[in-house]
Amino acid sequence: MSASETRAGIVAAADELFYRQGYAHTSFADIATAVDLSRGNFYYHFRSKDEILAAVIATRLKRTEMMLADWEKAAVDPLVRIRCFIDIVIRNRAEIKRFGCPVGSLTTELAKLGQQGGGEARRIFDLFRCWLARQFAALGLAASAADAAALHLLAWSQGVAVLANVFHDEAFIRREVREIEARLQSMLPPGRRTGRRARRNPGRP
Amino acid sequence: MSASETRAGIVAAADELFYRQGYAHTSFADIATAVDLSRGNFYYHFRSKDEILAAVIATRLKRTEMMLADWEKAAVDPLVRIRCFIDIVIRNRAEIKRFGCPVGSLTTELAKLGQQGGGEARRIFDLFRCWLARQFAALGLAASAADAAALHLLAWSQGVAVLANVFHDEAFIRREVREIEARLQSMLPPGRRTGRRARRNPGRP
DNA sequence: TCTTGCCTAGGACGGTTGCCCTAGAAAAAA
DNA sequence: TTTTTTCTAGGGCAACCGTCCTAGGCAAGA
Repeated sequence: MSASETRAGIVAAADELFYRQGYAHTSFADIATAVDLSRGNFYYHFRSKDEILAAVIATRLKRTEMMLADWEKAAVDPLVRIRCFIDIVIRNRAEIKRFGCPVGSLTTELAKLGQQGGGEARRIFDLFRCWLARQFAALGLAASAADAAALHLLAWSQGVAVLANVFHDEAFIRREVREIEARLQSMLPPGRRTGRRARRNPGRP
Repeated sequence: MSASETRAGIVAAADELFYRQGYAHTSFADIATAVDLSRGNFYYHFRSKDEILAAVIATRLKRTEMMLADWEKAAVDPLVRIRCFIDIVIRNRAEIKRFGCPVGSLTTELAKLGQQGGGEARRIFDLFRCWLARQFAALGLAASAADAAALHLLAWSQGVAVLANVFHDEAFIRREVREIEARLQSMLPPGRRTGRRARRNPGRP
C-alpha cells in the first residue's frame, strides 16, 4: 500500500472516530488500531494530533465543496437546490440520531478546546452559509436577507440534529423537515411562492 | 468550611469547567485548582469523576426545576411563560456565543462517550420539553401538537446556540428571537393569536 | 484534659496520553 | 545486482490521567 493510501486511510478512520467519539476522546492508539498500524509508525505520516485534525477538516471541506457542486449540477432551480440541503438531514437521519451532526458537534467541541483548530472547522459552516445565501439571492432575496435565510436554515439543521440525538427520535426529524419545507415558502419573495414541491426523481425515464 | 459547603463548591466549579472546556477535557486537577484544594483530598468528597458529573447534572436539574417554577409564578398566561423560555437565549447570549448551550453541548458530548451518564443529562431536556408542552396545551393545543411545539422550540434554541457559537454572532441571536416570537403566533390555535407582545415589566408600579 | 471523628494535604500507584527514536523490512532506483 | 529511498514495527520517553492511601491538623464532646 502506498504512503498516500495509508495517509488517506488514517484520515478516514480519524474522521469516523472523531465523529463517533469526539476529538478529545479519540487517542492515537484508537486510530492506529482502527487502521491496523503500529502507534509509533504514525509519526511518519502525522507529526501531531492537531495535524490529523487539520487533515480531517481539510477532507471534510473538500467533500462538502464537491457535494455542493453536485447539487448545483443536479438542479438549476435554487429552490430545488435548497431542498437538497434539507434532504441530507433525512438521508443521514440514522447517524444523526446516534451521533448528532458531524460538523456541528465537532465545531462545538473544538470551540471548548481553545481556539487553535476551531477556526478551520468553522469554514465548513462558511461553505454551507455562502452556498445557501447564493441560492436565496438567486431566488430574489436581497443580500442581507439571503444571508439571514441561510443562517436560519443552518440553525434549523443544527437544532434538529441536537434534538434528534438527545431524544433518539427519527420521527421528529421527518416532522421538522415537513415543517421547514412549508416555511421555506414564506421566506421567499412573493413571486417565487409555488406552494408545491418539485417533482421527485426528475431524471427517471 | 463545612463539608457540604466544600462539596457544593466543587460541584459549582466542575459545572462551570464542564461548560467552558467540556467534560472529557476537564481533569480532577483542573477542578481541584479551581476550588484551591489538593487533588488527593478530592476523593474524600467524590469517589470518581462520574460521581462529580452526576452531582453536576443533579444540581442543574434542580436549578432548572426552580427556574421553571419561577416562570410559572411570574406569569399566568402560558404565552408569557413561553416567552420566558425564549428570553433565556437573549439573557445568556454572551456565554452562548462563547461556549454554546450548556445543556446541549454537554448532552451531545456525553452521547459520544458511551451511554453511562448521558441518560441523566437528557432529563434536563425532558424537563423543558414537558414544561413547554404543558404551556402549549394550556393554550389549547392537543397533546401531540403541544409536544411537537415544545420540541420545535427546543430545537430552535439549540440551533440558535450552535450557530451563535460557531459564528460568534450576537445579532443573529436577536434576529432569530424576533423571528420565533412572530412564528409563535402561527403555532397557536386561531383563538389565541393576538399579534402583539405582552406588556414589558408587568410588575413595575 | 484527652479522646473521637471529620476533614485535609501530599504523595504515590498503575495506566494512558501524545510524542519521538532507531533498526530494519520493503520497494524503488541505480 | 547493489544502492538508495520509502515505509514500518516496536519500544521508550516524560507528562498526565483517575484513583487511592496515609499521616496529621482540627474542632467538638467526654
